[in-house]
Amino acid sequence: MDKANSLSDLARHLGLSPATVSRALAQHDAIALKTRERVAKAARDLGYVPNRAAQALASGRSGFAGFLLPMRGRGLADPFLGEFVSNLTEGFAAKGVELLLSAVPREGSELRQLESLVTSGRVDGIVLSRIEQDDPRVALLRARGTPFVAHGRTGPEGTGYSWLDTDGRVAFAEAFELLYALGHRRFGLLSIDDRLMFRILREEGLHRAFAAKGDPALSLRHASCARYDPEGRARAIAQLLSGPERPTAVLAVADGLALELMAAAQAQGLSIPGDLSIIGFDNIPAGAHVTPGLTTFDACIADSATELAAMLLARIAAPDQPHITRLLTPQLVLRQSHGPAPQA
Amino acid sequence: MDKANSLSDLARHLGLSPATVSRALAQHDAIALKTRERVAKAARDLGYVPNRAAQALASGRSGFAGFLLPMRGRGLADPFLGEFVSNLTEGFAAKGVELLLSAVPREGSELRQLESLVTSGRVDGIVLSRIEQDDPRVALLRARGTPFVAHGRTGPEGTGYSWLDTDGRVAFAEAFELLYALGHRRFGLLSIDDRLMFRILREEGLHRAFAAKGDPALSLRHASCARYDPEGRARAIAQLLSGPERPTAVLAVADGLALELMAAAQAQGLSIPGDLSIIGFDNIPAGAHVTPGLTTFDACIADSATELAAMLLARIAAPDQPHITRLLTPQLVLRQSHGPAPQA
DNA sequence: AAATAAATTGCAAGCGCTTTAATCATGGCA
DNA sequence: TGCCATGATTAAAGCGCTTGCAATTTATTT
Repeated sequence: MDKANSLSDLARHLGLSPATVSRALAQHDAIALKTRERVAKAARDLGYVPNRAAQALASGRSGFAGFLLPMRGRGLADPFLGEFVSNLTEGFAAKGVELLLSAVPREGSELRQLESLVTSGRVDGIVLSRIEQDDPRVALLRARGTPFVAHGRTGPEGTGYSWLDTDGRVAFAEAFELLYALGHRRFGLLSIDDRLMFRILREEGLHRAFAAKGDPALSLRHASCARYDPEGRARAIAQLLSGPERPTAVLAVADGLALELMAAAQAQGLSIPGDLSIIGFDNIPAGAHVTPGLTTFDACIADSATELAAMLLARIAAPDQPHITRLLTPQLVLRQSHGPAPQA
Repeated sequence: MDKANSLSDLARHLGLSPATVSRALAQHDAIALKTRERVAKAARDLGYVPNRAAQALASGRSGFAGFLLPMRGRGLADPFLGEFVSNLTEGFAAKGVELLLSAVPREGSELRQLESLVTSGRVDGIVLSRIEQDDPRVALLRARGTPFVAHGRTGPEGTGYSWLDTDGRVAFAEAFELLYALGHRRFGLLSIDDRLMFRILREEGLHRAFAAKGDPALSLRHASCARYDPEGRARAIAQLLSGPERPTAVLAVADGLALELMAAAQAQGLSIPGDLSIIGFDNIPAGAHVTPGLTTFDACIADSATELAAMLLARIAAPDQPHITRLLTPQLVLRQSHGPAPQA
């Protein structure tokens, strides 16, 4: 059994023209079904695998979707990223598109790397995550007309591009209402210190719900830290837990922060949820395995990734269609880290 | 300022031929230095970025090195993988080669995926990790003549391909000697249950050192589990810790196992290292943060990745050079999880 | 049966780059 | 001045595939 290394090898073997074979393999319906099957079988038998570079050059499509993989902080070890990337991959694979993970070593080079990725034709489209307020990456891709979808928004509105987000505002408002109903009046907010839009929206949700109560007994202590700074995080947590007037309920904008807070609180002898209620966001696996289980919101990472892949494929196929935006409502995952406010 | 979207645009702008411009950009020394500089400047000014598909098709080089990203188990969340991939990326980036991370959804499809990756020309070479005994991926790539390097060996010898490994045999022998000298006689081995070569070699190191003593007082309890099976792991650990004759010192073939063992032992009231000494392997970050700190071996993941990248680049550039093999000796990281054997 | 429409397949150009072999300048030397 | 070595540049042929359009075959209609 000889091998077919190129389309024309295969075409010669079949007594067809390369054009027909190319169309047959692409399931063009101008080609008779019988022919398509014949070609598919021959391709399999002769171990023919199309040359992707040639396909890309001829068609103008690379068959890759790009994702910038942040290497700072916990890098790939981020449980969020792992699940996200897995599901993106599967979402694309169904359509024969592969995910090109482009590792971003230092944060500074990200924009240039993104530009090179698209202008060099290595990818047909981009999935952006961890969107910041007025994210320059969004601006760049919009200006270039490159198909892309964003996991998150650059602002509360977010028009002019396709995005999918989980509604952190309603989630944090819901969390506040729950804790308020349980008698809590001294609230804490544990957050990060950058332009990430998700934390801005979550904070906003809390602030609005808080303000809407108009309850003079309410107080809010806000502590935040830089994204990749363990010491800053420890300081913020210490500040949150200090003094007799410390909060009885804390919302953390991410589960990672919530878990650290929980550990620190327990280390200084506080009982959870007896002395302190904690609610996080994301529903990372570790939150289910600590004691008490972390009450949090499920960010539907897997579904989001699947959906984003489909959205990007749609944009690549039809770039002129109107933009799609999807706002998912995160579900509260009730576990044991929250409870009634302690008696004064 | 107009933009140059293709080589010939750029060439026309410069009054040069495409051939010259191509060579100039590639720093061919047949091109006068002055011309090279002139071309580089024009390319920068006109925002020219070469089309990678065209380069790949013409040169037969994709500019990508491939790495199969296992999505099973902890997937990307594996701390080992994260560091490994980061350093691979950087190692390649210096030479203008990018790392193509090809996500492997289910384990069964890995071989086919690997074959498609190389025959489709998407990658110029492959980095293989988690090598198993008689690994079929190694066989496949050798048969195809594709440049690749392996992180690990298919057997103690490992000839016919380039590999880099850390010497688990000497490490585990060293760990045994250390614990023996501390008075331990009842040993335990916590391992996994598959064909991964590294665990086979580490076990072998222990077994040999153990046998070499010829000490009738010595005993060894071996417990193992499947790779991605939390319950099996729990069972293996329970078995290791059961009964009055349980080991006083356990070697775990990976830090992850060691940490779980430590947690389980502490949960059942054992003091570490008072009642039980534990030594792991890999030196993952978490091992430094538990109490007591985990004594382990440093697997030099970062250095290995950097070195492997260089090795692969060398193979791609000169496939006919003799194979390189490197055996690193892991350094013992002394922390607090080991100590003298408890008094009978 | 002829004419027309529909279903298939093939021709040929070209995607943007690299590379071999050839051409063109330039200066050194007799 | 003429010839050759050396250095610098270019012409042209692909790399393996896709795709617009033309050509061919087959089915349908009158």
